[in-house]
Amino acid sequence: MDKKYNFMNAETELERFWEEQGIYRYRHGKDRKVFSIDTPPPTVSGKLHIGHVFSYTQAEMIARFKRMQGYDVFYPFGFDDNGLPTERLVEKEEKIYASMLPRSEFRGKCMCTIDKYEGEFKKLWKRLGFSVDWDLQYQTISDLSQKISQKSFIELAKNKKAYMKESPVLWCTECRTSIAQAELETKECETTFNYLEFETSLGNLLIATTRPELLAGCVCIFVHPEDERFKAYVGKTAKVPLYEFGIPILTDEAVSMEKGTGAVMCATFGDATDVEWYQKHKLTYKKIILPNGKIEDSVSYIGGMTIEKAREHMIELLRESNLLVKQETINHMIGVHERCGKGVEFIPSTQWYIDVLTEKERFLKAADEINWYPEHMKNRYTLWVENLKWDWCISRQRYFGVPFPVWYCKDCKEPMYAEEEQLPVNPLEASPLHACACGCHEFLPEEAVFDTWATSSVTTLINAKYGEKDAITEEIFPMGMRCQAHDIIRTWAFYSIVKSLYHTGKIPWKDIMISGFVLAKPGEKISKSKINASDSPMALIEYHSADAIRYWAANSKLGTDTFFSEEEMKISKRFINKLYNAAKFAILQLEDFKKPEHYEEADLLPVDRWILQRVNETTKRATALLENYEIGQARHEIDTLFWRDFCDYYIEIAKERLYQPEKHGEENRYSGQIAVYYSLLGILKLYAIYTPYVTDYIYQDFYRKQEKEKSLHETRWETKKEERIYIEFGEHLKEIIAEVRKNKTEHQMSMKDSIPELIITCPKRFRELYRKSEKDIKACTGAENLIIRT
RNA sequence: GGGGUCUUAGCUCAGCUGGGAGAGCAUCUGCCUUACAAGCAGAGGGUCAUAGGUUCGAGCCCUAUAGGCCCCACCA
Repeated sequence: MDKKYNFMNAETELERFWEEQGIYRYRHGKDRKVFSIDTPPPTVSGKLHIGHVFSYTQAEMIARFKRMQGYDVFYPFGFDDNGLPTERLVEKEEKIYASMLPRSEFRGKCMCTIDKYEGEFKKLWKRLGFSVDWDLQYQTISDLSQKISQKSFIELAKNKKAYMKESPVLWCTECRTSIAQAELETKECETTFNYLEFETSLGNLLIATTRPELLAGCVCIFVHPEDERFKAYVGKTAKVPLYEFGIPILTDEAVSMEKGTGAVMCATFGDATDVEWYQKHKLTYKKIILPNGKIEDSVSYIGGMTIEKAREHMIELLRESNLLVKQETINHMIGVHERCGKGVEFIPSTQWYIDVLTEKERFLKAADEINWYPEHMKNRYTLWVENLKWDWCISRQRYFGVPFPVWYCKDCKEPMYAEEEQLPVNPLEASPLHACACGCHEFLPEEAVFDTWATSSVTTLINAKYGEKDAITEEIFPMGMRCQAHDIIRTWAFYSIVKSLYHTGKIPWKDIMISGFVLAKPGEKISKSKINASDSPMALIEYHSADAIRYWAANSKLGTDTFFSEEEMKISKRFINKLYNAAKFAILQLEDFKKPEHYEEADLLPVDRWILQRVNETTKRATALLENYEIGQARHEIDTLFWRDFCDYYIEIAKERLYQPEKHGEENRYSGQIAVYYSLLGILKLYAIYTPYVTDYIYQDFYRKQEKEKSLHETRWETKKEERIYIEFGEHLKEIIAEVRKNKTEHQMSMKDSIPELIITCPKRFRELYRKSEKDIKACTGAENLIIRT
């Protein structure tokens, strides 16, 4: 072995080697049980950052762990490359608006962009040593994904789980599309509370509003039915300031008597409460805000202005007309679109929905059937499901997405769904295969596309090639594990469960593993726009190695947010260096080593038995931890074994025996060789899931000649019968040695200095073991005389 | 306002089903020991947020309080 480990050469070579050899290929469960993983297809919406690396790496380690437990691991990778996030990326990069171009031209630009990004993504994942079977790669924009997604929609529509209705919908005026409740974020924002007087026959009624631009859209005023201050007003008419038209004064329990003045104006639509009132009280709709975020032209004073402009202008007008009684600055939380941060509006329109409200109980029950890691993450799901207010709106007035496979009859307006053999279909470019039931032959295509999540929520079905001739549903479904970060529980996890239940009646996966986030500072997410070249994951890999980043990613508790600092790479590098050096030592001692037929039966010295038993014990413990997805804890167990027991104690004890057979005897040297060979191999296997490169590099350099597997990553974790006596003996022996070392340090002696006499007092059961280890102990402590007492 | 989670050494954090308070970094001291000075051997350093409770025994379980963070609700 080289004196120093050159990670760059090793990592690039091994990456190629694994691919050539098809080490990670899925074998359709031919001779092993399948463990299938539902990996998040990253949204193609910008560059990947260390947070992605952190989360994906944790799941990758589980894939490796399961493989080394003997599973045939189905570990695919996908790209979520359709929909609004991608469109926004393209709009930003190309400095255009999708609406400025013909649909096909915009789609073309999108395809180019996703090619570029996906190439980079894939390069990064490969370089990180992801044990993905790239033959299983999928894209949510691919024909197969579109087909399955469209089929999903048609199935749901036919089962009345997907439906169309006209209703006020959450609308983003920036992205110019409807959105779903799950895409809302709250943002604190400063605004002014404007107190206006509405004229009534009983005198003026003071009303506070943050949205004076909606005065023209006022349809009524609400007061609380039990509010004594306003009882006399109920049923009267109030005159809207400036606009001078009359609106009724009504009562509703939802009015808070404390907020504002206790009387509230209801406009179509200022907020969710207005929508509820509109529906409950059958109010009329007055069109003020248009889908593009401007005020309807016919509205006096502010027609044609943007919402913000209109608000300012309105306040100005009210002030000039002396209608503005007072203003207060307040901070309040508003609902914004998560993709662009713009405040959402409610705009009546016809959209497609998936029914989620009527089956809440079922979704909650499904969550109980899934194992959540960490368990408390289930709360987020439960809370979300319990508080859902709206059905899932799945139609988006956008371009680069999966089209709705539906047309509408020109005569009777009934939807006509595409036939299965037509899928995937773009209704803008194709026609229905049959006439409408009403006899009409003319149709209008649906122009909307699906919400991205409508497609990514069926990744399990896409992976299984659901409904295709070569479907592998039986093999992989329900999947063994879903991994994702906690920010998309309410979207990806929830929608996936919904769709899985609707289509298969089953939960989509048995386990869900939820990773934390990498934060820039406490409470501050890493901003994609702030990433510079030296922070990019690829730059970090090139500087510190993929193994170093992986080792770091395995350091935290599952589900817990963490921070990244390059300082932490030092710890990783220290480890890699140590492992390499330990292996270098071991291999040097094993040059003439011949594997025994059955080392378990070999007559080994107690110390050798001890280290082998420690490897065995650690393998068992790490297995138990990893079965609960406790990657960090498992790593700490392994670290203790390797660094403390193997390096600091075992090697130090066995060193002389390996160096000097003339003193210790060839047989005893062989005993040590056996222990070194198998304990290091065991340790390499344990670390293989964390740092696949350096471990396989060592394996290739030495073990490959002796073992049948061509890569460490084809080997399995093995455990054998535990013999506690050796572990207990080892612990005792360590204490003895520590005592000697401490003594030497206190006397400022070198570790190799000899001491005249060492007296060991031990329980009777260790006596024989100590006696057999006399030479080892003398060698390691420098004791000239050894007395063993019980 | 509802829910969750965290608070442990100077820093970053680990502590499994309740029984010895730990790691790495930092600090200090010693050791060139034929794998590794990017190392080794040691030392110092903690009222385990606070206050109660359960228990023979609490960092861990229960209750309350304070602070941090997250999710949800709150847009008049």
